[in-house]
Amino acid sequence: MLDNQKVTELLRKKGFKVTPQRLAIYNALCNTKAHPNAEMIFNKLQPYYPTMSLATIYKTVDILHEIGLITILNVGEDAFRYDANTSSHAHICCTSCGRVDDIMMDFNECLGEVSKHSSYDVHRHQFYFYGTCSECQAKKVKAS
Amino acid sequence: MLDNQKVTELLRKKGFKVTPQRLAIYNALCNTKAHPNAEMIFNKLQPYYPTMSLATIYKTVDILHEIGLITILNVGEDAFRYDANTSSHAHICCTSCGRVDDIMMDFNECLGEVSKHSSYDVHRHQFYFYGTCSECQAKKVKAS
DNA sequence: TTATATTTTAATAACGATTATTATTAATTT
DNA sequence: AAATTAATAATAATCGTTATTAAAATATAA
Repeated sequence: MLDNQKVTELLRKKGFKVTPQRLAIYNALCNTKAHPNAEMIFNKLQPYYPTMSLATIYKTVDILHEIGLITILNVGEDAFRYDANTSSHAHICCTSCGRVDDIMMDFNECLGEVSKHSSYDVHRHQFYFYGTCSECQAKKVKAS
Repeated sequence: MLDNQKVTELLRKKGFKVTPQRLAIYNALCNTKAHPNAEMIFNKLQPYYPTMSLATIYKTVDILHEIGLITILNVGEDAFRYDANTSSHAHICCTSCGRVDDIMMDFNECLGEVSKHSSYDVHRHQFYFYGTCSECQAKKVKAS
């Protein structure tokens, strides 16, 4: 969640040029909790950058991921989702409506366990939970 | 990890027909720890079922998943992987060689935490770890 | 056991997310 | 401000997966 100035510095430091599109894509990710995929980002920016193509989205999220500004999520859909919140947290997906939410909780104990149970040098982790969100739970009660 | 007789029973009970292809695909998954994707399964069975097509693999793993015999993994590659071990366990992927291993450990504490931190009704979860496997660690030491 | 109804298979085409290509345009450097 | 270099946008290509359909195999019942 850096401001444009910091992002500009970081891009330059890593040898990438700074463009309005790149800042816009990063900002779009900062200003949502919906964990959008490429198409969602595209649709959101379309009114402001009508000439921008999906390929630019893909290339940009690639770069943002490479320089550690975003996380790539893989909840089991056909498309990837992107998250500007790179702090250690898990995600939970509603199997009914498809929304993806954050779970802010500490997984340090889990991580310690993993080191004990494997000979890997662990760099990164990704926790996904699947269930029914409260809204969809309410809908089901109403329907029955 | 059921034997063919049990699988046959289960398929029939769920309204699916039993075919040699289905049993072969399930057995192939039972007899490996490599968490293969569709193409790997296809290549493995090719010598024994030379006329079988990839579409059959996809349709079959879909059915096997539907009746709860296998788990679908999504480690961030372009293809899905499949696992006949449906017991609660995590997976760890080597970012260097791409192999995927099991981590047999208990995540019940984690799951309890999640219920506390979210209003979801949690059904299912999937934990992925990423790092360097011991073989690739050794290679790196040698190379340096 | 055999015929029949129904599903599955296999081959092919279609689909859709992502990536590659390339001419044009824009950002950086001097 | 010009030159250099990289990024954008448009398009086509790629590839995993899904849909379609005729032919083959399975299950059911006589």
